[in-house]
Amino acid sequence: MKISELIAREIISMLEEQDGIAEIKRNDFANKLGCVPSQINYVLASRFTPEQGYVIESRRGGGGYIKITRLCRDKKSQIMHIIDSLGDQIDFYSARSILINLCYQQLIEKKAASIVLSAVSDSALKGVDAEVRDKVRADIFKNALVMAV
Amino acid sequence: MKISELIAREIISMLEEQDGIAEIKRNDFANKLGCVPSQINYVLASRFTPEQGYVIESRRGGGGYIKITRLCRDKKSQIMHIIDSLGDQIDFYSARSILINLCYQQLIEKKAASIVLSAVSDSALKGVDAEVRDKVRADIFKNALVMAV
DNA sequence: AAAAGTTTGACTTTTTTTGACCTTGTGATA
DNA sequence: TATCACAAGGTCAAAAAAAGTCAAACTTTT
Repeated sequence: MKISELIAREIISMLEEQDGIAEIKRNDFANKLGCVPSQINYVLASRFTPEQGYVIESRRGGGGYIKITRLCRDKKSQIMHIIDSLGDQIDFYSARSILINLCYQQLIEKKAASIVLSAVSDSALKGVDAEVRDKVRADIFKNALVMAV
Repeated sequence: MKISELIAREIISMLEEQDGIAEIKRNDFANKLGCVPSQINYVLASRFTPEQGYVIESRRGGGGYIKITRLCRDKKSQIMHIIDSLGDQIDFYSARSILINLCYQQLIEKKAASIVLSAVSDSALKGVDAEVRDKVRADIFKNALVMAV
């Protein structure tokens, strides 16, 4: 098997294990897979491009790293899918965990998530009768989420 | 973990604990974190710059120190001022015009504004009794705005 | 055989770490 | 008061730690 193929597979399996984010130390990784470090760059440049749905970030120097992130395009439709799957009421903690997940999957930004979160917090909804609070929260949540993508 | 990263975190946690002011003795601090003293200067120079909103003061000699102060970002304080000036209820159109203004002054981003706007829209608040709707809207608005900076 | 894709390694650039030497306060002492 | 020692912190450049670039040499495909 081609070494470049092996590198690519290894990265992909890391991405799968870690929700679309893989971070490597170039030299160590090259060493582990038995290739020269620059080969990692070749593989990233040829198979992990933005067109193919990946983003690469890196830093040099002490403590340096290469981080590969897989983005799912069609974010909007994924969000819509989540919104559709929501019931007509939701409690704060569920809303929060959905947002955390969306951030983690990089479907929305942290800042957007925190705006939405604070909009559906109990302190924002303190004026709403307890019996309907989770219903109102669901409405706000869905409305805000659509804009948050 | 990189030692420089550790130093930065330690400083930040001190700032958090002490309302934006951290004072250290360079040698002791370096010693505690296991690095050479000049590394502290490196970290301060590279990550606690005035552009990032920090001020560094220091003195040499006996009883010397380094004091790191985080300036409160004026964006944040301007927004806080606006929030403070708000009453306990607000209608949709007033909220919208405030958001438009904030965008105009570049105090918040368009996207953040649109998330907040949709969270306080009538369609998000359709489940709230009409008599308290503007009150609830004000609560949500204030909460969300804080995060929108 | 030409074109396309891989592999390698020498050289570059960036970031962090370390250490030798410099400057400035403080306090004691002649 | 002038001076000296010591206690801090400051500076700067060299060394080290990573990652990036690029072109030459190979391999595979067409």
